[in-house]
Amino acid sequence: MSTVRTRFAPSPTGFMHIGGMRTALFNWLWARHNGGQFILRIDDTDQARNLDEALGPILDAFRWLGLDWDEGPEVGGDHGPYFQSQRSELYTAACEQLLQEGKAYKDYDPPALTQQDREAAEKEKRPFLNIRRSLELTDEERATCETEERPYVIRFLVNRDEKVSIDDQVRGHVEWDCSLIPDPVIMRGDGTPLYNFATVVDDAALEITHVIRAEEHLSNTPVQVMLFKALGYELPEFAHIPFVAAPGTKAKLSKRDKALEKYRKSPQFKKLFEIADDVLPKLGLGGSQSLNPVMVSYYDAVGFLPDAIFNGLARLGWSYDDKTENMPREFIVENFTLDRIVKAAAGLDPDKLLSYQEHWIGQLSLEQKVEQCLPYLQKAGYITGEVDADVRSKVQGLISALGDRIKLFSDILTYDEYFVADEELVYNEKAFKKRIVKPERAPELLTKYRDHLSQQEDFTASFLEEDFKTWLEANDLGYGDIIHALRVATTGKPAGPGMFECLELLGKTSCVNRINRAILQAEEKD
RNA sequence: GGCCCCAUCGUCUAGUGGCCCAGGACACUGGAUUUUCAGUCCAGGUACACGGGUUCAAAUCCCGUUGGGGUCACCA
Repeated sequence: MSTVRTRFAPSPTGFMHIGGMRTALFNWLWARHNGGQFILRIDDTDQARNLDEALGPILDAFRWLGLDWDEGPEVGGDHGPYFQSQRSELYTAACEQLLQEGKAYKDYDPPALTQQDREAAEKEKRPFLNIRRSLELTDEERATCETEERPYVIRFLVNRDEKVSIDDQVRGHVEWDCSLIPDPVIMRGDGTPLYNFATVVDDAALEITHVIRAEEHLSNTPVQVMLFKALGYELPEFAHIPFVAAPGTKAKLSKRDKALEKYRKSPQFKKLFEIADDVLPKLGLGGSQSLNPVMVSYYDAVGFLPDAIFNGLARLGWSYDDKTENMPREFIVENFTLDRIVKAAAGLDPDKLLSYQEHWIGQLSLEQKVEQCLPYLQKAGYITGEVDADVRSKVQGLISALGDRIKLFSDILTYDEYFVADEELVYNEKAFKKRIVKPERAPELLTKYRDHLSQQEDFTASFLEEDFKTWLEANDLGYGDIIHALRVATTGKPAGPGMFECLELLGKTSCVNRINRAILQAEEKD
């Protein structure tokens, strides 16, 4: 019994698709569950111009999510190289073998002619099959082609009398009739292999035992199975998992611009785009145009926890039982099996992702949250210079007061009022009108409380609250008479942590300054 | 259009012939708590696509219909 070996084979495109990440995750999980190996192979037959630039973000995404690979770029391995562009001899050799055994042939038909055949078939409403003219060539004609160096491609010769089938680990028995399958090109004239061929050669050479991939590859499978057999390779197990669909749809989540525009407006997806547009510019990044929720790096940038995405992705098309939702990664590894993969496509659900995030961020200690929030404050310029003990304790106080109001680490950026100078505080217009301009007594009461506040020595939340109560009583007032005006005056916003925690965080000077500003501004508006 | 796949609440799912007039989670609605917001607690609604079989018994098995999706390259 050989050990389980799975692989994920990204093309270096410059970014990691969240749906692709889910496929990678399932491969990783199956390998880890069985104590096997997870391999990263780079499908770069397309010859990416700048490989480092195109591959970097993909590897970063794997590292961020915590998916380590046993063989592949950077780590090497016994079955290398792990870049298809460096494995040409293998493909050439395999192709030569097929050619010699008469299982593949050189097709001298120019592309235009094949295209014509295809169109003719379509017109006559019959399935297209290659006419195989090049197989009919006499020895002489063939010799002429050779000497003239006529361009050709190498096609696999499909046995049209055959049926191929697999017993898919997710889908069960699936069968195809080969009499309907055109002869696939396996090598271009220039000797570069095509995907279906290279994958088979590589999967065999890398001794992959389980090919776990998205179901859109199901239609590639018969060709690959034929190639496996023709080359005398042992067939791996296949598991075609459902693809990740766009929120609220059954259609594959796409990275194309046109689709992205639609997602931006979709009620389910909108929220994530808005987060990007709100947060990213503050960090000096270009909003959802540069980082969008189809990319893994979006979730990193915006302050999701890898554990939350890991959990959410794992639950997309897989479940442990009828009630367990929040699962730590060790638990998932331990319990992940292919037979519990769902067959139907699953839409990515931003709300659910957010709820996993809420759960996992809730598991963090205050110190951990501070650690994760600080970089956001620095990048946004709210904290400049070194993070000394004072700054750290201020941020810690804020985050503690904020409690579970911080869902994404970048949420800390909405509380800029604790970092801007008093004279730069922006008042929420609506709230200012409603709480300070409109209520007749607001300016008067604010003035009165300010005078009271400015005499306080103890500026802790607990003291301020007690003191506030006595002050209210002495003046025959209720909470509602002033507290909203006070909140808007000091923080500029209608909502936030407890009032007295806010006051403590701001400190006496700021509170007094800000109340003064608010009173002045209210008079102007009168 | 051909081939292939899929079909349970709005969404993710549990369910492998009786435990299901269908369970959980998210979202939603109402209420309670609170100085605001967030949260928390309680309550609530909503689903087996349809039609035929098989069976004492079907969300579960079979057939068909409908619907959705994937794929049909010298892309990966």
